[in-house]
Formats: sequence, C-alpha cells, structure tokens
Amino acid sequence: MADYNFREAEKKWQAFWESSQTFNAKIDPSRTKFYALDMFPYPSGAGLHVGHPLGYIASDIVTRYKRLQGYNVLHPMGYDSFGLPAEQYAIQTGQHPAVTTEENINRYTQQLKNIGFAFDWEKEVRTSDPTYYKWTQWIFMQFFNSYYDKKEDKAQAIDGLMKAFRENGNQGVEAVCDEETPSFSAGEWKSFSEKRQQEILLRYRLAYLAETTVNWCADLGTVLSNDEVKDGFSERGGHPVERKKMMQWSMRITAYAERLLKGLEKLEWSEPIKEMQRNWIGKSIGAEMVFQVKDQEVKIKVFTTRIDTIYGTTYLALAPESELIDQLVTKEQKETIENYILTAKNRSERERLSDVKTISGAFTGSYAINPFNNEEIPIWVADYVLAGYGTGAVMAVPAHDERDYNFAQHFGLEIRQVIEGNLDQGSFPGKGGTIMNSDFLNGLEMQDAMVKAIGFLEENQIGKGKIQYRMRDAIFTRQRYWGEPLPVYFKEGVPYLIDEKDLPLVLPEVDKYLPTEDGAPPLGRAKNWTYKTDDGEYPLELSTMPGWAGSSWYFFRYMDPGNNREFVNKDIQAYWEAVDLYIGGAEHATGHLLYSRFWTKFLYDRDLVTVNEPFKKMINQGMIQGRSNFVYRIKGTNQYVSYHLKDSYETTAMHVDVNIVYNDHLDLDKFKAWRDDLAGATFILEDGKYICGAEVEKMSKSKYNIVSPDDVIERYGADTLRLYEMFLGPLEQFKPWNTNGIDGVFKFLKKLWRLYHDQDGKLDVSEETPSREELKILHKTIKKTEEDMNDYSFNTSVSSFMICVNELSSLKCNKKAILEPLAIIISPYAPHIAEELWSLMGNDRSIVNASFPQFKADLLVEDVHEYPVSINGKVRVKLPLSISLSKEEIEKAAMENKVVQKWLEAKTPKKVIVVPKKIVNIVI
RNA sequence: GCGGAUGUGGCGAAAUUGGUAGACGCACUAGACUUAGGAUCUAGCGCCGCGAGGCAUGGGGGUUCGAGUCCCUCCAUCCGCACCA
Repeated sequence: MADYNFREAEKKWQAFWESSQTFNAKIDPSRTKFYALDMFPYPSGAGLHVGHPLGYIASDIVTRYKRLQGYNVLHPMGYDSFGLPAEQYAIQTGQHPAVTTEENINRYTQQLKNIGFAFDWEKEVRTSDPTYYKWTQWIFMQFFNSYYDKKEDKAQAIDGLMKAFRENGNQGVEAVCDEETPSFSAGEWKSFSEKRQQEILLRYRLAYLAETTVNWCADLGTVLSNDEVKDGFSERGGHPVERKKMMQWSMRITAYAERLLKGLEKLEWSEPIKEMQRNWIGKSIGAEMVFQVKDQEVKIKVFTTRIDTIYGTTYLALAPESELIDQLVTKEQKETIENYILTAKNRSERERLSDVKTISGAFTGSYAINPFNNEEIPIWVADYVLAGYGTGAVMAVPAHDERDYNFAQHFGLEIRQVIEGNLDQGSFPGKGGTIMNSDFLNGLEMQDAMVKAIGFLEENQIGKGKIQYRMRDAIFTRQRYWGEPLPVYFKEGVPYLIDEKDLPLVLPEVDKYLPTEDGAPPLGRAKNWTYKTDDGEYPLELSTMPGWAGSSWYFFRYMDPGNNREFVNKDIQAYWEAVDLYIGGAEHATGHLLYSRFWTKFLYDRDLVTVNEPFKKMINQGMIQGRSNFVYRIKGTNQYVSYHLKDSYETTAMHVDVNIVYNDHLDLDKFKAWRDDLAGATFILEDGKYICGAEVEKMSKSKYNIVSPDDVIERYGADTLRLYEMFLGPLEQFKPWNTNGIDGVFKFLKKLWRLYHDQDGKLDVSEETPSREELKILHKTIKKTEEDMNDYSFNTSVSSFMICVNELSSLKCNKKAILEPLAIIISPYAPHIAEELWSLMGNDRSIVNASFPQFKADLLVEDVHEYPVSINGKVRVKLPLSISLSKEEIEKAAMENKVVQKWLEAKTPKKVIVVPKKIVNIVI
C-alpha cells in the first residue's frame, strides 16, 4: 500500500521556506508585532538531543499560530557561544575554541533546520563573534560611565557626578557608592590628583574595580558568581570553591535591588521563578543601630529586623571574620578567642553550612552598652553570625530567636522574655504579640513598637530604620580565555576605558589556554596586549567577562543584528519593544533571568531602549530526561536473560544503547553487532523476545540513553517528532523520553495522508459540500485548538487532531472544504504535511500566509444534553461545547433542546438562570 | 527547618475549572485482511463480581443536591532556599 513519503515532503518544504525567506521578519507598523524567543543554546560538542528542541517546538507552534492570526512575528535563534566547555576542550587539544565552536554551531544549525522551525535565520547572533561582542563591550563602557542617582532613582552619566563634585563636593550627592567613601568638598576634589579622583569615581561607577571576597575555584583557575556555586562546589564540573579576597570587576546590581523586586509584580512568569528571585534579592526591613563598647572607643553596628525586642538583648555576637575582635578581646580571653577563630576558619564554608547544629562560640571579655537601658551585655564571637550579611554583627535576643536561644542555652546566657505569650522551649512568638518588660515600649504591638524604637534611635543619633538586601553585587570578571575582553587599560594602576573607536577589542591569540606561570589569566600570554594612547602604551585588562555578559542583552540584538553603528537601532527596538513570550528552562532563575532584567533597566535609564523589562511572559519547559535500557548478563557468561526471567539467575545489569531497543524489545542482531565482545552473545528469551529493563536517568553518553532528533526524524519524520514531543505531556513538566508512544502520532500522520489519497497513493479529493456532521467535527477541533493555544496545552490539542482525523476517517471524508481548513489548524504542529496538503489543494502561496479559520458556534450547540434531571425545583442543562456563546444564545439553545422541551411539556418555566459558560438552570 | 509544587488505570495522561472520572495515545486481548508488516481495519480494556450491582482520583475528615476539583488534617515524592539576625 502506498504511504506518505515524509522524507521527500519535509526536505522539499524546508528548502522552500528557506529560499522564499518565509520567516524573515520585517518591521510593519500596520500589523501588531509578536516577539517570541527561546533561550539560545550553548553549542556543545555532543550536538542536540531530543530534550533540547522541546521548548523550541512550543515557541514555534505559538509563532506559526500567531502568523495565521495576522501578527508580525519575530522568532530568531542564535548561539551563546562563549563558555567553559570549548575552553576546556582547547586546553586538552590545543585547538582554538573559535574553531570547535564554529563546528558545533554548524552542526546545531543543521539539526535545528531538520526539525522545520520557523526561525528567522537572518537575525542569528553569536556572542563570541567580534561584531556582537563589540556591543557587549560597548554596554560595559556605559556601565562604567554611569552612577546610580538615588534622587532620580535611576542610572545617570558619570559626567553629571563629576560636575557635582567640582561644584559642591560629594556632601549633597545622593548616589549609590561603597560604604567607606570619604566625604570631600569642591575645593578638596579639585586639589586631588587625577589618580585620586579616578579612585573615588570608581566607588560610584556601576561597573567598578574593587577588592572583593569572591568564590575562587582553583581547579578552573577562575572566580565564579554566587549562582555558579552550589553547596561549595562549582556548578560546572563540581570542583571545590573557596572564599578569597581579590581585585575584581563588579556590577552594582544592588543599586537595582528594589526595582528588580518591584518589577516582578507585573511579569507573567511562573510563581516559583518569581519567588526564587525574591529570595535571592532577599529584602529585609529593619533597623541599624550602634552599640558603644564599655570603656573603649569601639562602636559595634548591628542590623536587626526586630528592633521591637531590643530590651530582650542579652549579648552581642560577632562573626569570626570581624575586624573589631582584635580591639575587643581582653587579655584573659585572648587565647580562647584566638583558638576559636582558628578552628572556625579551618572549618570550610561547606562544613559550616552543612553542620548547622553544632553550636560554638567564645567570649571576648568585653561588654557593650545597650543605649535603651544602659545595661552592660557581653560581646561574643560566634560562627552562626555571617560576615557577609548586614554588618557581620547581631544583637542577640534569645527569648525570641531560635538561634540566639540555642546559643544562650548552650553557654548559659540570660534569656529575657519581652513579648507576651507562652515561652515554651523551642516555640517562639512569631510575628505578633504585645511587648512587655520593655520600658517605654510596653503594651505596644510589634509594628508600633518598631516605629517607636526607630524613633528613639534617630533622636539619639545612634541608628535608623534600614532596608537590607541579601543580594551582592555581581562579580564581572573571569580569569579565562574564551570570553569578551574588557575594554579597559591601566595607567598608574587606575583603570581607563579604551576609545570607543577601537571597539571591538578583539580577543588576542595565545600559545596555550592556561594561566601564565606566575598565575595571571591566559590573556597574560598574549603578545602586545597593550593599549596605545597619545601619552604612552599601557597594559590591558587580563580577565574576560563572565558567560552571562553576552546573554544579558541578546534579545535586543536580534532585532537589528547587522547594525554596526549601534547595539540596536532605537526605532527598530521601539517597534519590537520586548519579548512577548520567552521559553526556556527554570535553571536560570537567579542568573541569566536576573542579569537580563538588570541590564534592561540600566539601558532604559540611560535612554538606550524603551522598555524596562525584557521578558513579559515566560514559560519554563520541563527537562526531558533519558530513559535507559538494561540487559542482564548471567555472571561469568556471555548469555543474556530477558527482564522477567532474570530473577532466576545471578545477573549483572548492563546499559544497552537505547537506539537498538524498540518498545523495550531488544533487536538481537543489532545487539550482537553493537560491540565486538557481544558478537557471540546468546539469549534466554520470553515469548520469543528479549525484554529490556528500563530506568529514568539524565541523558548522557555513558548511559547510552541519548536519543538524537536526527535519528527520530530519519525514522518517523520531523512532524512526528514535533507532535510527539508535544504529546508527551504538559510542557512545564519534567518527563522521561520514551519512544514507546511515538507510533501513535506517526499513525495519525499516515491516517491523515490516507484521507486524501486512494489505495494506489493517487490524490483523491472531492469538491462536494461537506455534511453538517463533517463540519461539526472540523469546528470542534478548531475551537479546541484555539482554547489550548491560550493556555499552552499543546498535548491535548494533538489529541484533538487525532480524534478529528479518526472521525473523518470513519466517515471516509475527503472533501476539500474540510481538508483545507484542517491543514491550517494543524500547520503549527505539523508544518510539513500541512504545507504539502495545502499545496495539493491548489494553493500557490505558503500556508503560513493563510488565515486561521473561525469556528462556527451554531454547529456545536446541538450537543446540549440534560444533567441531572431535577434538583430543588430546578432543571440544570449542561452545554458542553457552547462556552463562548452569549448568555442569550445559551439560553435559547437550552430551551430549544429536545430533552428540555420534552421535560418542559407539562410545566412552564418561571425563570431561566444561566450560569455563564457552564450550566443553565431552568426554575419551575 | 523555611518556601513552592505534585499525587488519577499496567504506562504517558484528559476532565469544559464544582456537574456522566479515565478523553487521546501506548501496552495488552480477541478477531478480520493479507504479495507476512515494527502494515491496516474492527471490537474489548480502572478494580471486584457469572450477574444485577458495588468500589475507585495518596490516607482520613468536612462543605455541597453533587467534590479529582473547595476547606481542614495527615502521608509520600520532587524542586528551590537554608545559621540572612
């Protein structure tokens, strides 16, 4: 029997789309724009596996649907092509990362084109391309040339700040800057040397160089950002990471903390991702206050969210790293403290985190004065206090904080209750409660007590209300080769930007991709890595930018990728605005997704783009995991026993290549040919078959469970792959790849093809007018497709296509008036066969230019049926398919329904109540 | 510990958002057809029962004429954060 030749058809249409530039987007103010974006991939050496395209298929379906609705669609694809794996590979093989990256990109592109995506390849970007990173460097320069103006609550040009310094010094300036920035007058500013002025400006710049505590990964030879470290190990490769102080470039993202937090409210993102960003930003509202140390000139600043419990403070605790300890420790306690700090330091970061239960600490011997009641309270050192948060010191209120309570219990310190309620062990009055034992705060509720206590602090100038964020500034340098060079040179140890006309600052050649012998980054190996200015030749920065630099603005570059005068033309950007739908994994929640928002807000502040959020709506597709297959070798033999019989033997499970297993049945011949040592394998079968065991694991080469989309396409075609990935289940869910069901969707396509072909494979289409029944089948499907598109339920849409074709098939319907609209509605999902069908119906333009058909409600109202008969004097009528009808239409349809009419023969209804969209109540 | 999510046949999953639970697909069973295919078609397929019927959406309780869906509670699994004062 003749069958659908998907190989030929798919190649033909892919070539057609490419040659006719079907998907190339152009600005068209007469049409509404729609910008759909996928998180661009890092082109790894392993190529695409079937998990990668999941999100791309979803966005492709949406964009093809939007096109049918008349939207002007931008749907680009590109590559995040700077990164560690290419560099590690270069270290091992000596091959230039640019070469392997290029090869990988070519392979990825070929694989993506095979799936028939409606990407606008003209807009492709690659972050490692000098024409691209020229603008990454340019944007960095804008950060360097900006400061954060607190009055205006936005970033401003640094020139304005310099002007203010010249006129008034920095007293009146409200700008985000480093903590210890000294204050100076206009006269002092003018008297400063150039070097001194630059050093001060550096404390205000949004990209700045400073000594920072960083996550240093010795094995990778680079620093990592907080989101690249998991439990004290590097996210990539799992190498140990230590905290270390180093000179590093940073981005002042903390200046944007509040706006990043606020902006989340309006975004249509999934709640978990928003929550993760909120936690990462970590806003706490509280107060900062100063304790005077008794008999000394030392002050201790603490941050607390519970200033209302100030009268319950019975000790202060400092982080072991605190610089104050030296001054505070008394002679008697010196040895104890020194020993303690030593042990605390020797406990690695990881131990400290995982071993929360061990309580340790030491008394300094000194006392602080609580300014509220002039009580003397002991000052301790405790490693539950973190140096990196707040001021690195806490006021401990054991009665109302669990950690303070445990610490006080352990060392026998006083526990003083200041909130009414039962103070059982381990149960702490949380948010509410009336204050007691607290002098002028007595009788107040928490909120009022806080306000009054802060008032006291401010009156006496010993503190103030303060908002504290957990988020740190983002380290912006990596000691690696394969990244964007920073456009910075050093004069007298002070950083300066290179001239804009010298961009891009192209990555230099090096002999090896390793650090230099004296520990400098790989760029230290480059010859002539210097910058010439009128007054001399200066060394260039040796570090490169982190991976997230290029990916923090690529969504703008797609709009205007060829522009060599601007990073994006502002009119073009104003048309496309921002991304309407962003699809990608949830793993970038606190990395890429936060940095992109930060950069967008900055570019917005500097009037370079018209939007302040990059991604309006986002869907996080679930990962597709691998499904490994196993064979069971009888120990000491070359004999393999089928899954259900294995318990009768002593066996070892062995991973087997999933590509030679079908529906868990092993292909014996292919198995023997798989590896040399298996050529003589024998089998114990069940029912003549060898059944393999299976397990869900991550896809990886070593587990032989990688399924390449190329193989699936070779056997079933791209449309089947697309349909099947959608059919697997809800997009956002994690699920294992399992080819067991793929025959189902493959059959659907064959069945569809047979609808319009006769037994000999000749086209067989009728021009007859369709019956009401046939129309109903079609319009039911149109409706379902529309509804599913609104909530991204692609899996149920595929089901509805199957039902539609099954029903048409049983009616032997081959009418053009049905098939033509059917082709349109399935075209987002299975574009190749749809395009083929569309052209067979005599259309000479691509189906992409068709209009999505409108469903006819009147066809569907007939499905009215009654349920249940009567309750409380009401008849309820259910209208399953009439959801978008008007109230009157539903009412009319219900009243005309045969069952209802029959039921109402004897009785006249007093009132008909329509519950919108659902049920009709007829009261009698 | 805190926060978030999920829990439905042998399997992937539906359920018009409070209205016939299990659509659709896989697997399985029986049959048909045949130049024997990893092809196609027809029928069956939650559990118990010969049957009528009964029981079923992680467990228990509640609201309701009616609960997979809402409320309370417990259990399990997954994900994120984790001495953040």
